Amino acid sequence: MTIYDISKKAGVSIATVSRVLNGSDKVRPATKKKVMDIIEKYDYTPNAFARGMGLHSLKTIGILCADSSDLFLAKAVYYLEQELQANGYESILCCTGYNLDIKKNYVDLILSKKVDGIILVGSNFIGTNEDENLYIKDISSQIPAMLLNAAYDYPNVYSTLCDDYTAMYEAASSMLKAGISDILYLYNSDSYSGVKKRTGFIAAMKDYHVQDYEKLIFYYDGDPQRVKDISTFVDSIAQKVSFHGVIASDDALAIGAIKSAGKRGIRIPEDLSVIGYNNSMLTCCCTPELTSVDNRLESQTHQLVQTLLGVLSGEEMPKQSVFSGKLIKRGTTIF
Amino acid sequence: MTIYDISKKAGVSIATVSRVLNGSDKVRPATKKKVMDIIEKYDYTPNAFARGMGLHSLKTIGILCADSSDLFLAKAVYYLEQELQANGYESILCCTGYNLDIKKNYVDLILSKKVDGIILVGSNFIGTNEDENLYIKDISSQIPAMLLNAAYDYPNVYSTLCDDYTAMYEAASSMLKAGISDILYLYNSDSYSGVKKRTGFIAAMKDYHVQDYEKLIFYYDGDPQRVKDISTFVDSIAQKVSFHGVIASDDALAIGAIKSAGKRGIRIPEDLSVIGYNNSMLTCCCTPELTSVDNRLESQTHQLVQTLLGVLSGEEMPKQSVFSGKLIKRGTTIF
DNA sequence: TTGTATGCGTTATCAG
DNA sequence: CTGATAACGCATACAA
Repeated sequence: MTIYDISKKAGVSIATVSRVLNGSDKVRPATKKKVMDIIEKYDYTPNAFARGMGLHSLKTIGILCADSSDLFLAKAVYYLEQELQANGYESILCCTGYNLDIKKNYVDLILSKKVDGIILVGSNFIGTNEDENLYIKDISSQIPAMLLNAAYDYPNVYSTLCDDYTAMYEAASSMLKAGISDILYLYNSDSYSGVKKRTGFIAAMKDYHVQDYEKLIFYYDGDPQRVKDISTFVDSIAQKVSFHGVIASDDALAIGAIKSAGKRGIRIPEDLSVIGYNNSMLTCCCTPELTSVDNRLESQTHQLVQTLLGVLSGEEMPKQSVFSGKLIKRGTTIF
Repeated sequence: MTIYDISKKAGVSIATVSRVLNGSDKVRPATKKKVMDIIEKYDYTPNAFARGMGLHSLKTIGILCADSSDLFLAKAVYYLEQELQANGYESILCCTGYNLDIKKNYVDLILSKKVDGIILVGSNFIGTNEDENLYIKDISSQIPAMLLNAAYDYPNVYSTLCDDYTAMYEAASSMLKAGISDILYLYNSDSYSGVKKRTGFIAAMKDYHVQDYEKLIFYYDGDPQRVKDISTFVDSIAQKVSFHGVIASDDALAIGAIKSAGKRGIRIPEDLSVIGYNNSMLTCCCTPELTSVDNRLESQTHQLVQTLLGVLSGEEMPKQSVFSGKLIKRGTTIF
């Protein structure tokens, strides 16, 4: 079934069918109905390729993320897809892995699909040194590039993020105020937000004049989903240093610390306070339940899509939207 | 940059450029190099729409799932996307939600994008009564329909699944053999696999001549990710009936039961044994760690994609691939 | 091995 | 308001 078949059966020209299809108002109601009936009858849908060719767009957005099975990224992808869907856009998903070198290949690939915009989900798409981020310019020279949980200042690049620095500063402050200053800081990424979080933590430690806090900052290099490995990692740390608080850049890391403490007979929160990050469903799976920073993911994704839609329709939109994090207090903290 | 521009600059015809682009061997190496150089130089990529129009395909697969933020579905989507990517296919993701009525709309939408195949992720796409599944036939009349974790016998429909019936039968049997017969069965879906699991559980109860086992089968109607709500739900069950075992159709449900037991001062595994399903990362987040059935998701997704690729290249492929589940024993069981 | 000509199914620009 | 007709960019059968 093509537009020609429909036009023939309806006794009109293809131009008229096209107008009906695209909801043009310059078509007589009677003609419109006649065409619609035929379309319905034969269950006709326009060919997407041909349409894309004419319109230079197929209303699709490319979503890139490192690992769509990561709890945080999965939620982000879900929210984004839902909201795009609701606004008539399809989503092409592309999982790049954490290897940053090959990001560019994926970007080229997805650009060749003529998507209308690209969303980079997760701050690992923005590195600390500038030449890592050149590929962003490739994107933005063609279509809008949207960053979720990261920021990058460049034309046609829009950022939506949580103020991780302040959120982490406040998390650390609340622990320090409660009299805990030997705090183990666990992180697993030097991404944009990873750095912000760590910087926020360090700022608090400095402001409270904590000595030698650097010796309690540890980088976990393994699979972020393997709580068992994380727990073993914390075991080994605990053999070398002592601490009465744990702040982690991710809930899974925090839970690894909780598990480790459990093995070593350390009571939580009496002997050890723990704060995670992301406020994921994991926070309610452990015992006691995990205090965690909520980074307003749903608000972020909503804002991001609205900004993207605005940009695509030619409106002037904010280059950067920042949300505040919020510490959700649960059982792993006494304060 | 179009194929015309390239052909002009290379001093050949567009047909030759097209041949180089598509790796035809009927082109002289020298000519090929000449064209390639121009292509590289101008960073030319063929227009996806025009190409799709000629080929009637854009090497894209539609992935439909209820909720890509669900742990199980997220992992499935991730594995699928990775393997498709590795084989030169893009993935269009579409989250339908659990409302089955609107599935058809999503299917039509994704079909109109002229994908080469559709993967339905999760057994909730197959209902128990036949007329729920009619839309599958719409798909398979056009392109191959692949089911993950479900089965449906129809031409051009291929199923990959775990033998949930047997896996659940064996999980229940192992608990019964350990002398526990008052087993609470928690489930939250009447999907294809949901029914299989429950049937397997019931079969075991019958084989072991357990009385009144039906009174301990409970359906949880809430958000499957809200462990807190699940826990409250189990609290209310515990007020009405008593049980010394819990088997759940999903890890989150099992963890809700663990949390509930904790609140009520019940020791695990001494007073209560718990078995979950999916062997997700949640199993290592709770205390004690959760015994769970592994349904070989990675093997399933691999098999599914290989089958799909085979079908797309015209090979004869198995209509159904079944994997065995395996009980992974951890701290919530004594057997 | 290479080039020419045509088709693919739309959208959009003109006339009428 | 409606109808021809020209793009759109590529693949491919057919010729050379």
